[in-house]
Amino acid sequence: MVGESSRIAGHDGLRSDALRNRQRILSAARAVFADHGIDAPMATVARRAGVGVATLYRRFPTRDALVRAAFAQQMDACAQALTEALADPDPWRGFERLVETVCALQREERGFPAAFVAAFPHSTREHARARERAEQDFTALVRRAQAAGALRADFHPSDLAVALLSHCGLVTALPDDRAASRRLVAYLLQSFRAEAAREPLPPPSGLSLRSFPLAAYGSPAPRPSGA
Amino acid sequence: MVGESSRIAGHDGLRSDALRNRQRILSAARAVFADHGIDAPMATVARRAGVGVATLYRRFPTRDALVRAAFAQQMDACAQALTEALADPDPWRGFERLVETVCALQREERGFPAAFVAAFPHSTREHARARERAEQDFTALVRRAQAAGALRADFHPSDLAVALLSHCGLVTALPDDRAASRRLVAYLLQSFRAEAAREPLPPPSGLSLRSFPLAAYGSPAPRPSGA
DNA sequence: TGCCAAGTGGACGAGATCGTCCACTTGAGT
DNA sequence: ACTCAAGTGGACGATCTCGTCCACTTGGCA
Repeated sequence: MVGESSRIAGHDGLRSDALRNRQRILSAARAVFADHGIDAPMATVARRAGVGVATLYRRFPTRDALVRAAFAQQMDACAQALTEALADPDPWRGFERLVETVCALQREERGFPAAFVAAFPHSTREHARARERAEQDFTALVRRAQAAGALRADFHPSDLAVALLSHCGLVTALPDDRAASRRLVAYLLQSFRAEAAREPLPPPSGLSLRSFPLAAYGSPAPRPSGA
Repeated sequence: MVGESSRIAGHDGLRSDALRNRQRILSAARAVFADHGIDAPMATVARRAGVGVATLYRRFPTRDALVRAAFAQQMDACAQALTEALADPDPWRGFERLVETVCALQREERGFPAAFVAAFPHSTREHARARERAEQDFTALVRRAQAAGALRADFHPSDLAVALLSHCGLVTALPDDRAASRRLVAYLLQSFRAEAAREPLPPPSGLSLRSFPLAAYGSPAPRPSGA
């Protein structure tokens, strides 16, 4: 009852100065992760944010929590891209745009690819549900594009994971080479078209999209602690 | 004059017991790098090889030297694949086999992809020459396949780097998923075929193959120290 | 067999990173 | 203005990794 007013005002139950620090930390984390990789010392992030390490650890108890929060925006954008893809009246264009949008996100935010491939073992219950929904939606997108005769019939939903992970690897190895990234996306999309199916493919990967961070789909920004 | 006989017998000027240890270290390194990544502590490699750290450091003064030596076989196999590709009477089959062979190497030896993408800043003069030759040979392979009408005309030699790096990223993220790797290779190769060229591609990457570890091409196995 | 250069292993000091603890400061409600 | 729970910073001990040093062992030639 006491102090509830401030609780709903901010982002969480945080005091205004704490909330400000939280933002500075996230911004610093993105910068540091981009420059020195996702394994950069926590103290570096704290220094860059102009806060003490204690503040950093209080807000984000583990590195995973920090990484997740730092790139929550990008994750959400991926999720939104999927929604928009399904909404597109042209099945192929929807499919194509999904791949292009997610790859563009990976290409433009330097630290994001590492966060994208990182396995998040301690995912929330909400994340599990979100993943399932993402998987279903993507499968629907695939079926629709195949029914329209645009996407090759032997395309398997797990091929999305193959495409996104390989693209992730490319932009991780060459963070500055946008041309390479665009080139790969173009090759992959052309080979996904129905007309490109001249030869049979080897069997698809058993990889479930569920194990995938496309994940954050529709989920709220993760809580600072506990998550 | 003295002791020269033993010098030519072994691998380097090493005593027989030292040579044996060298092999055990390399074997241990491959195992450890496969299990714990290429950044695993040097002491772990030493323990697994059953030698002291001093022995490890004496033989391989830097981590780079160890990594390089541990995967020299794979590097050489890549180089040999290029030679064989050029020797193949069927230009397309030569091209296809090169990509498939290199990707298979990345897929089968778990630590190799990390070594493959790792930049080797202190490369030898021989390596520089070897790279140049690899670049020329590969360009020749591309031109030949294009002249035969099998490889699409807008394929750029740097696209090989794009393909290999993205595949590297995929197998790094999913070391156990051979199906995914094969699937990507199949998609890429199909999209490289001349018949797949229905839409123009974005401009190629400026990436030179020279900056690439395909590199080891024709070079002798790197010396334990000095290199 | 004896010699000794080559080889060996493990202890060790330096340096980095982690995550906690605690005395101090501050925002915001009254 | 006063109060105090919420928030803060940086010191600190624990842990890890690195690469060197040195006293001891051993392979191979004479």
